[in-house]
Amino acid sequence: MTKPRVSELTASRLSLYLRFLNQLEDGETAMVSSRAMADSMGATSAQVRRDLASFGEFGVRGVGYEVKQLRAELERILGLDQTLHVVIIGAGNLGHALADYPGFGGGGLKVVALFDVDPDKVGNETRGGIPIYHLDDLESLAAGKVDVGIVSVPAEAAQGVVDCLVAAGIRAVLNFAPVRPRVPQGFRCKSVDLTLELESLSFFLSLQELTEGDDPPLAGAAAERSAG
Amino acid sequence: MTKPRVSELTASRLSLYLRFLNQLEDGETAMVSSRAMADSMGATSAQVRRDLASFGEFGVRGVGYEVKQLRAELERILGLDQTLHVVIIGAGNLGHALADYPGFGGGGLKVVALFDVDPDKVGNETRGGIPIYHLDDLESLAAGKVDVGIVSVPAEAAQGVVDCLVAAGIRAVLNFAPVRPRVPQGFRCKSVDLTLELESLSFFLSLQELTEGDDPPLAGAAAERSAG
DNA sequence: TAGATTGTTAATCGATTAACAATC
DNA sequence: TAGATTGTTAATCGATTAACAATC
Repeated sequence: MTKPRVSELTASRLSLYLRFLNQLEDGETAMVSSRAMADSMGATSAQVRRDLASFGEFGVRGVGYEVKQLRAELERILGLDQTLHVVIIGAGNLGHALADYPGFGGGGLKVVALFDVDPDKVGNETRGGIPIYHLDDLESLAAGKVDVGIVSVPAEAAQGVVDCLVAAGIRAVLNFAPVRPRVPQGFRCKSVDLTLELESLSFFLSLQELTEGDDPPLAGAAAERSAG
Repeated sequence: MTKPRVSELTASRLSLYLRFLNQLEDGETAMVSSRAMADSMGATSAQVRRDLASFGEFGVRGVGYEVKQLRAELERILGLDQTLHVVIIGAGNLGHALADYPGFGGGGLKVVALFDVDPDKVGNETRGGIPIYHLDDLESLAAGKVDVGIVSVPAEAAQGVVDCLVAAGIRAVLNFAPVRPRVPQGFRCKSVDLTLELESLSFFLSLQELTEGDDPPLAGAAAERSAG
């Protein structure tokens, strides 16, 4: 029916709009303008209107958007009106941290289980009471019941784990290992690459050093160490 | 001297090129072509050449790039030839997980301390032996000695913590709280927003449901639940 | 020379924004 | 009606890619 050819960037912004509306709801604001939404996150009002308009006509010309209604529309568009069931593969530090991450409670996301191959971990549960199963049981336990898999295993194991998730019919994967796993057509694997993020910051710091050069308002720590 | 007007996307790809070269080094490959690098990560060879060429002429026409040399150049460009000192604010689950994250050891990144405000945590150390100090001592302990701050505190506390980091002269911040903190000009705050990432996956799953409609090769879990 | 591959220019593509008619 | 704000078109901007002269 609708043909939503929408970029990943747009999708992220939709989440941010929703987040803004949720904060607003407390304050009992009835209507909101594209400008108000834009200002709250440093975008242009045209971008907000265009993002929203690609899914329908949610506003009233000359007036704005009704907060409650727009909130409901965004939740529907993002699929947050249904609770997503999440499994986490890898019950290490990161896996435990993610399992008990408070941010996941809201917004229709529920971590239902962790999986690992370490016999010492299997059979236990997280502090939050989420059970830890053996990876071998993923397919039988998860088939048809799980929407998202989170991969928090070492880089070497990541592709194998992703293959398991695919085999279990889990079409959306969030990967924390510093690799780009391959997934078949129709599946989605988004990588959150912490090493990459830090290297990107490192790059930013190098640029600063070069750019500042003559008149550093705040001397870089690394620069000071090598000079000192 | 050089005027590196380079997008964030380019910077990320530079890290991926370096990662590929590091894997290669094991195999004793002497030369590498832009095509080989591109294929390894699903990019075009033109993009690889353009990315590299914006920093200098590292290749030899008709031949390719010398692996060892290109690796050194990329490390220099990314600033990974210097060890970056990292502090983590927030010694919760996520903070501990990041502190002991093995991926950070390589590539010139070193977590030197955690900070928290919880008296039960301050004075202890992580399993990996990294000390936990009180946030009040950040400025005196860190000034001039720290390059990157990682924020792993609840959303409400994030802006305050970022302000502390800025006050301590730490110009690069990696934020894990689901907010967009403000930083002054010349500072950089990159946010890794786990809630946003999951909502983006949720959006992908909704799209799938709509798109497939008639002939689902693998029925969605959420769809099955609401149908069943 | 023939074959290969770079660095770079010009063309293409996609995303953002300015501007405005439509509408309350 | 006058003022405001949407939805959308056209212009702009930036990033990617195709193509090719330069070079080994």
